[in-house]
Amino acid sequence: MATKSTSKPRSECPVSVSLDVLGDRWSLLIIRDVMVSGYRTFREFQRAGEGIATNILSDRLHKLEAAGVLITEPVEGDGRSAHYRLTPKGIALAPVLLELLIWAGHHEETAAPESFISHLEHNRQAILVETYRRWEQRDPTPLIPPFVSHVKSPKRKPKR
Amino acid sequence: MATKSTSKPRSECPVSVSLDVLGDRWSLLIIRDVMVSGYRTFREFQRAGEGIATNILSDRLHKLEAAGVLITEPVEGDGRSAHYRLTPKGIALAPVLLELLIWAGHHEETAAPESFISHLEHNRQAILVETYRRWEQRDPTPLIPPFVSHVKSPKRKPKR
DNA sequence: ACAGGTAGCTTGCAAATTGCAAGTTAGATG
DNA sequence: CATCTAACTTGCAATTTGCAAGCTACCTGT
Repeated sequence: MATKSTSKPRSECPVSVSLDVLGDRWSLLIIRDVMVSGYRTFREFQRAGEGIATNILSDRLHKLEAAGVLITEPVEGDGRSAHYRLTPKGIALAPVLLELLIWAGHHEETAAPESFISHLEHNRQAILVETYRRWEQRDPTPLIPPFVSHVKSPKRKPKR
Repeated sequence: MATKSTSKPRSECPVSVSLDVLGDRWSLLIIRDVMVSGYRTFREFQRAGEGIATNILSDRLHKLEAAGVLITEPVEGDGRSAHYRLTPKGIALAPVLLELLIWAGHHEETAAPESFISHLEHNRQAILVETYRRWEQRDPTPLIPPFVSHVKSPKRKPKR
């Protein structure tokens, strides 16, 4: 069932290798959710994200786990659920995500106010340190307010 | 024919918006080629890359152009050819690419020697300044030796 | 000016991937 | 024990991809 990132790399260029793992529309969003928003469960990823289908979410979680970016930890007290957590390799993606955030903040129309982007830009190191601290201490407090003013609303069924 | 990045964004989160534009296996490789290796023409992207199909390359170039990351400039003296060049928005992706490079260099098996990755890591600012200078002055000298020890060899036909 | 070559695309089509809805399974909960 | 919930699978139609073949300007050599 695995498709991407399971097969051999296209080349050995670091950028290319990165994209073999992260080069799709969902993987980095999942990493953003777990890193920045403190999400840890399948449900949280599914609900609070941009509407990822469950099969794709399942597939990506497995691939990211296979890639060594995430690990699964059983939740004590509820055998159904599991918590996804970034590995050291995963948390090391923080600078990538931060630069992507800054780039889009400046060059695309987003929900992030310019002032906030500037703040990030001028405090890169502090933001990264705090991100790392939260990861280390398993502190799930959202680092950044979620900019999830969805364009495509969650489409909850009318409940009848 | 346009598919990705043409339609409306999934959400207004900056990361999500970035991925609407860059979230596939080819776009950032093209940007890497033009930014780091100094490639400018369709042929160069096609040959020196990881074996992108011409239809996909054509599609991505158009999309990146539509997204305001690249522009096309006619080549004087050869009406067939065109040069692709990064826009200011495009060159602003340099930090993202650099962080991706550093991440993969540390956490994935790549062709980049660890010593070189360390060098990049400790000289981020200088690298970015030089990248920007090359862009501004249209200096096509490769900034970084290409790590293109292809896994999948170029497959040139036997010429018969 | 005519016969190649070359750059940059399109087109056709099979194969892979995605998105959506509808299950399914193991473990809580009342 | 009936129901609920979390996390998946499965089926399937609709996209998207990869590959090989064109195709069309535009040079270039003679």
